This record gives sequence, structure tokens and C-alpha cells, in this order.
Amino acid sequence: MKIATFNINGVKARIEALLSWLDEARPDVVLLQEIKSTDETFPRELIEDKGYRVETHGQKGFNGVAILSRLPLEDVVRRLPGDEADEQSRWIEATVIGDRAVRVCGLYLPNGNPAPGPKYDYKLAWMARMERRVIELLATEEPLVFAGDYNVIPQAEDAAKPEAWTEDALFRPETRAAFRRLLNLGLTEAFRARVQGPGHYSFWDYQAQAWPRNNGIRIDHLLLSPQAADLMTDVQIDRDVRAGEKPSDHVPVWIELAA
DNA sequence: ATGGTCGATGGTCGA
Repeated sequence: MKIATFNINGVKARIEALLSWLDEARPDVVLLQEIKSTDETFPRELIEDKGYRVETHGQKGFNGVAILSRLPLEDVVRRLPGDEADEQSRWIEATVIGDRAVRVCGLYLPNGNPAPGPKYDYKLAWMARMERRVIELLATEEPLVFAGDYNVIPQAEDAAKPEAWTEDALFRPETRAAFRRLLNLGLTEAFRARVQGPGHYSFWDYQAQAWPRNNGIRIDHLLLSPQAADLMTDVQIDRDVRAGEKPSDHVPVWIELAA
């Protein structure tokens, strides 16, 4: 079971790039972020024509997440529990029925800039809510995959120029500590379980020629429960997608599970 | 040091 996360940065503007990547990468499951689309305006038919089920949790203008799956989906949950007043569409869950049942959670964690400030407070509160949901799901002892745009640079080696990020919401100590708390619950960060060292990025800004200069950061992650980590056979960043026609500023990251 | 690029929107804002 190949499971990918991809911040698409506007699914309507990116539909051709998305369809091409689906043909090339042939993922079984895709967790999309920043669809910037409502459920009604999501271009679902073009994706369904390729054999994918489509579950969306959209919002007008900003945010929005979705799950695409070639395998059956059950028990879709569309919001992160813990704050009924939160109107932002940043979380979607479903159980994928493959050889094994795998619970996938697609997340678009708040950016949090400028920090400090109310947006940063929202980010940290959202991470605390996510921690509570992870604890709930870990109790099921099922294979779990938490994949998405975390807006977290976990370590200095995950940025080409870490010194430029010291005051940023993506790299501040409180952000990284909250991310470590997730790992300390017993989750495995898929990429770092397999690949060590600097120079691996998943996002390059559109500005200041960040891509040709390889001025990137690694902020798109897949966190695995112990039962999912035991099934992982591969993990990759589809870096070449950033060089394509009209690309997102993020690229897909994926895992293969023996499930 | 400064300014730079996108997408959705239609009013600038979020990243």
C-alpha cells in the first residue's frame, strides 16, 4: 500500500500536475493539503476517472484537505476533535481497507506566523489537540499514519539555511518541542527512520529563486504508529515534481507499507 | 539589504 502526502497549493490550479503525478507515481492513497476549494468545486470527476475514491473536507479560499484512494475507505472523520469553534478545514481521517486495515489521518498544521502572536498561539493549541487525538487512536493498536504538511522543521539539518528560520513559527523551540512530544508518544517519523543527514527537502519557496538555489526545508512528514512502522518497506521524497510545469511549492512524500 | 511569487479572490490575505 503506497501512501503519499502532497500539499497541492490549490487543486484547481494544479489539476493537470496532480493527474500527471498520479499516473507516474500510482499511489494507492493520497492525503492532499491546501486544496483551496470547497467540497462542491473540487474537481472530483477527473480524479475518479483514474479509479480513485475522493473524500474532501474543503473550505472557501484557504486550507482544505482531502483523501484520494484506489482502495475502499471506511469511517471518514472530517475535523480534528477538541474545539467545536474551530472553523478551519485542516484534518481528515479514514480507514483504508487493503490486505490490512490502515487508519490514515491527513493534516494541514497551521503555519503560525507571525510568532509570537495569536496565529502562533493557534498553532500550538492545534498541536496540543492533535496530540490528544493521537493518544486516542494509539489506544486502538491499529496501524496508523499521520501524514501532511506539519509546518514544522524538525531539526537544523532539515533546512538549507537554518539560521534564516530561528525566529520563524516553523522552527521555534516551542514548535519543535511539540513535534517531539508527538514522536515521544511512540510515533516513528518515516523519512528519518530510513534516511540520515542534511539536504532532503519537501518545500521550496516560489520567491528568491529558492528552487534553483536548492534553498529548501523539510516540513511534510509521515508519522507512523508502531504497528504501521513495522509494515514500512520504503519512503521517498518525489523531489523532481518541483521541476515540473506550474508546480506546487511542496512535493509529494510517500511510504510503502506491506499492507 | 532589499524585495521577491503564487492562488483564490474580486475586498487583499495567507503562505
